[in-house]
Amino acid sequence: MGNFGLFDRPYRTIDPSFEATIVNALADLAEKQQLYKGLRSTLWCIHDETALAEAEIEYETRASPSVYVRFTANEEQRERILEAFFPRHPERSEIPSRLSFLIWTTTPWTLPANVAIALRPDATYGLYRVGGEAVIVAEALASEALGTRFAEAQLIGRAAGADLDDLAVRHPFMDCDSVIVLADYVDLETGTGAVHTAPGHGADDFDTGMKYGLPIINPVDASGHFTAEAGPYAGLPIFEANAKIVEDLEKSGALWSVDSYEHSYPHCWRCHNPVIFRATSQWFLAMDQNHLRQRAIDATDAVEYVPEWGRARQRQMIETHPEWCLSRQRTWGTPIPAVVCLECGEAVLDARVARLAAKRFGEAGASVWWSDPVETYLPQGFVCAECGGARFEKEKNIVDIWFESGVTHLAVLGRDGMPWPADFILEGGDQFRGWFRSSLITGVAIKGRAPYRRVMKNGWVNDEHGRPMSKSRGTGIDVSDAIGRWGADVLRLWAASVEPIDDVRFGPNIVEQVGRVYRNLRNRMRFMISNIADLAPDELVARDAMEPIDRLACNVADAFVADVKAAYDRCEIHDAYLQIVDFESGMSSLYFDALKDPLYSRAAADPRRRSAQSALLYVLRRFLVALAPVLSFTAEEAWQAVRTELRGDAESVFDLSFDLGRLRGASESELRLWDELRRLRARVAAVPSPRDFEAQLVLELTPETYKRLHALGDNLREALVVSQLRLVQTERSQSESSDGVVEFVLLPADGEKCARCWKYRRLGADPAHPAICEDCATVVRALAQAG
RNA sequence: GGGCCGUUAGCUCAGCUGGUUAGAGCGCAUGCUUGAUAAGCAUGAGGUCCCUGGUUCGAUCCCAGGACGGCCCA
Repeated sequence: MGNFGLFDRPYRTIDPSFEATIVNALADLAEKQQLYKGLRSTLWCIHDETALAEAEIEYETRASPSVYVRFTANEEQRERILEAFFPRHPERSEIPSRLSFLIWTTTPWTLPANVAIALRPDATYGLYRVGGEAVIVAEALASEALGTRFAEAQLIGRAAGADLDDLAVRHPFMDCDSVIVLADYVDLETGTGAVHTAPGHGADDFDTGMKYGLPIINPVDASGHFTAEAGPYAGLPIFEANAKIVEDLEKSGALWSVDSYEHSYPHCWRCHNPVIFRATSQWFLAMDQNHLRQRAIDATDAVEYVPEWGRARQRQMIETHPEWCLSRQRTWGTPIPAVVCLECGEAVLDARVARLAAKRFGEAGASVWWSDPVETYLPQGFVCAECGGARFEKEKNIVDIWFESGVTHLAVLGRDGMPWPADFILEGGDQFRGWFRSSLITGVAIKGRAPYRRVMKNGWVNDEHGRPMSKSRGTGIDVSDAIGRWGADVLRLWAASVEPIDDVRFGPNIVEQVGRVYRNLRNRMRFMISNIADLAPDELVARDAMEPIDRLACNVADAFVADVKAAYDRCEIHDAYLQIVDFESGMSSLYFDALKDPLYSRAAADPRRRSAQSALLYVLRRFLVALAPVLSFTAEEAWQAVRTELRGDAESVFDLSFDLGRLRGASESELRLWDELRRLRARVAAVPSPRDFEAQLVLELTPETYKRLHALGDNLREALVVSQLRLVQTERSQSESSDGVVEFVLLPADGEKCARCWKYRRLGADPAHPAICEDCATVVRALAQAG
């Protein structure tokens, strides 16, 4: 594709030096008290006895029991509930004494871990009398939840979920209360609107548990058996316990109804067994310790975002970043060098231990962690801070891969002549949550600032219809195939021709369209290169000595390069592309056309011709400099086609600099003049007859315009491609939008068509050459003499 | 369902703080050129500026709602 890079020195997270960096970063964080061990809800496969990542889950249809269960209030709880429902009517004697919240679950085995019931704050809950008891469910779900008994149910009270916060009922079989809490995620699609909440067994439940400070009960071991904490069910495999629990609920009268339910349920992608949520002990990066979160948000101020709204997006991603769980239960990865005290069971992630590990990993690779004795990593006299114990075992966790990639800046920058922070980071928009974020957090936590100065987000490449590329639809195109088919530079040009910040479309028709633009650009380069083929360095005309239009072209090229450079600096590649296309079409239709006559008909060494050639060389250099970042191969090929003596020190096109300091640039009035000439040229060329050299042109101009155009001398006639040009000054006022041209007349040219230069002139001044004009005769005579 | 982004000629895209006959390149049609020639020059046809309301003397541009598409979440 034509990228510069240290391709023989890639960085890899499995290199020992990189592994050492990862572990050293952990040591840095440990020193800053930024790490702690805590509980977290993880997806767990009880068959493989391992935690799973979100990506390792496959959803399959599974039949589960669907049970509605009463959570009944005791006397005191009942009073408080009734107060909430009937704050102004203390008369409650008619309300049945048995009062329950009804919950729905498809995982009865999680009931031993229940500690709460979550309600939706903005939902309305109804208190129903059903037979001799009272039950509470969301009004919107009453029909579904009460089932066959809905017909006999009588609504006797209403309350908003928000008003029921902080109440409690009794657990149906464990000796504890289940408290009423509020959660926005409670939906009114299924169930009862009163959600059984077991923080040890669900992600939402866990978050609610953390929010309300609920106990996180996890009575299930790694192999899916209940622990002693589950009371009567201790030792039972959880899925087998479902039936027993339902049976017991029935016996105790807590069961409202039971059914079977088919639903999509997460399964382990490897063994295809159903997975569970299980609260496990993990290492965390504390997001608010040392105000890390706020410091990371503030650190975005020092970063430039392309597009600018990326900043807000990034800040939002930090604001909503949960505590960062750094540990994973795998063996393939970089170990977290934590040890566990054999006396008190305390897990310790100590910076001194981590430093020893980093040193060892850097020498021997991180896999030695699994085989080395624990003593290898214990500093002299290391004891447990909790109990003073001196015997330890290694923990067997690895570090989250997002942490590994998130410390890449520490592993590859700030060494070997590479700067830290990076100038630039470019990724797809999904990385605001990924690499942009992980790098920012580690950068701020460890080095106090963002590890990059500028972030650019690019869009996705879709097919020609704007849909994601898909193998099954056959719309996927492999990059290397595309390069083989259209060429790397056409692809590079395509990338500039679209707005790469947004999602873009890609396909044969679009690429071939760009291919035509590519050929245009290539032809223009070829024109310039071929027309300076006979130019020698000692014949170069200095800028100030050039003819007016040549000087003007150079200045316009300067302005062009400055604009393109500015666009590149802003990372606006597409803007650069637009300027390139505009510049080349202007150069071609105005300037190149104008130069044909002097280039082709003048004597080789004629000053007019050498001036034009010198300007062409200058414009070419400017053009190639601007083009090289996009059309890298073609620009280099073009530069190599320029004769060596003219290339000077710049062996490669990439040796040419933008050289902004030495640009002379064009003034506003010069740029206006250039545009004025383009428009005038188009007007003249649009007249069907007489046209080009068949014509002589009379321009009646306002004094200001006359002054401006007259200064161009014969260059103006060249630019308008006529045989004769007469400028007339007039005091008459001009009509609207005519650029100071009051009268515009094309007449048949004087004289006859010169066979050599095609201009209409007086012919035959030299009797030896009757068909050509005097200027041409002079050239021909000189050639004859030389020949 | 939430957050963010996008929707302007057949295609790829410009349109600065609201007032332009809404532009360019490519494609298409037509004319010219034949000394950039599988090239060059010129002209022309193509647009309900996603939809609906609102603010305004006036909206592609501002506001609200909606449709469609995308990313990240739930």
